[in-house]
Amino acid sequence: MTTYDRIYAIVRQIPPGQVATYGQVAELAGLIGKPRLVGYALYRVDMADDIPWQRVINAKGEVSHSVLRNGTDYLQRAILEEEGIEFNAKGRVDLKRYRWRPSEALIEQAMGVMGDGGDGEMGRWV
DNA sequence: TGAGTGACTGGAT
DNA sequence: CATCCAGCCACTC
Repeated sequence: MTTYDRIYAIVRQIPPGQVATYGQVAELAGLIGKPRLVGYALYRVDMADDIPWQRVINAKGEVSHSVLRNGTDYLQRAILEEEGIEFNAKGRVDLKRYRWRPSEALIEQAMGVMGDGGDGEMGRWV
């Protein structure tokens, strides 16, 4: 079980029509404070894999652009719109409306990975 | 093997 | 709001 495996496992659980932020995925993968790793992991993922990489966007609610992505950033927005997610005039999505709400079971599992006793702070994403 | 780099974030300004 | 900055760590020469 590698760091990337955990990241991919989380991303695969994001349902269609919803999005998660890099930081959110990082937390659930037991990588609090290391969202950059999520971005790096997604950069390496292949289009052919069954990983919904398009559902991961940055904390500002916009798709992160980079020349390294060779145009897949625009494709990402197109796919999300296909799933019913709306972008405003500034190219952002309303996170309050589309942000993925992980199940409690998943959160507890993440807590376990972190070796935490569980502080019951469930309200963070609600 | 060590320095550079990046699909990022949160807090300060 | 928008910017700037330091922290983070796997990966690549």
